[in-house]
Amino acid sequence: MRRVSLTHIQSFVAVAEECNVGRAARRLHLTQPPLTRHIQALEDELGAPLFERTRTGMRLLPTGEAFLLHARRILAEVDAAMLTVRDVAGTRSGG
Amino acid sequence: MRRVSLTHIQSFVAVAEECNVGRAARRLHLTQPPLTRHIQALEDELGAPLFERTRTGMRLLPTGEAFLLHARRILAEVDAAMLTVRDVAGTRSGG
DNA sequence: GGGGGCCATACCGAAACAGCATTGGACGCC
DNA sequence: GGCGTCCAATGCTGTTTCGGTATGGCCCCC
Repeated sequence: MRRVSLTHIQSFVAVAEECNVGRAARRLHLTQPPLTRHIQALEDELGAPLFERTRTGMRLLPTGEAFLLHARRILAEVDAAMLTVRDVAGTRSGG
Repeated sequence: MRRVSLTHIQSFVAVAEECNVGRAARRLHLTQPPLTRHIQALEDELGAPLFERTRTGMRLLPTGEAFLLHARRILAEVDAAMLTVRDVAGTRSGG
């Protein structure tokens, strides 16, 4: 079964954009440890590391760069799905 | 935060295709009650029902039809993301 | 009116999760 | 070379989430 979760993907995008787990955690209203574990779980599930751990934070590896493109599309598609449903529901119930 | 999960989406697609919670549950190697709750949670999160409950099972409402298109795309994108990462990782480590 | 199919609900034990506290590594400073 | 700092990683714990079992309500068929 699909063990990857949207939360993990969201966490990944935040870390990729911040290059720093702590900052990403604040952005997500989360603390650092669970966020570290999200990334670990994702890497574990994909069978490949996504980041290089540097002294100053996290840097995307080529695998991470590739995943980031898909990750953004997934999140965008989820948003679109929710908007579409609300739109259809509103159109029919609201007139 | 995003409360919709990939599990919910997967459950939705299965029920939509089977028009029957019990059969969808078997397909997902799950039992019927949690699957019923997945659908309920999804409908609750989206703020609109997705299925019409009939005597013989479940029938998609227009909202459900609209969501189904996005749902399939989301799952396909997740699959593509995993394949891409494995491909990039394999290319770099394997030669 | 007993039997079988359907989805929904109550309840419970197990697994997952977030947060706190702490560890461990790398660097800059004095 | 010891010390403070900044980072990610880990041990532990309380809580929440989640799936399974058992059951209920509804309708059709015989």
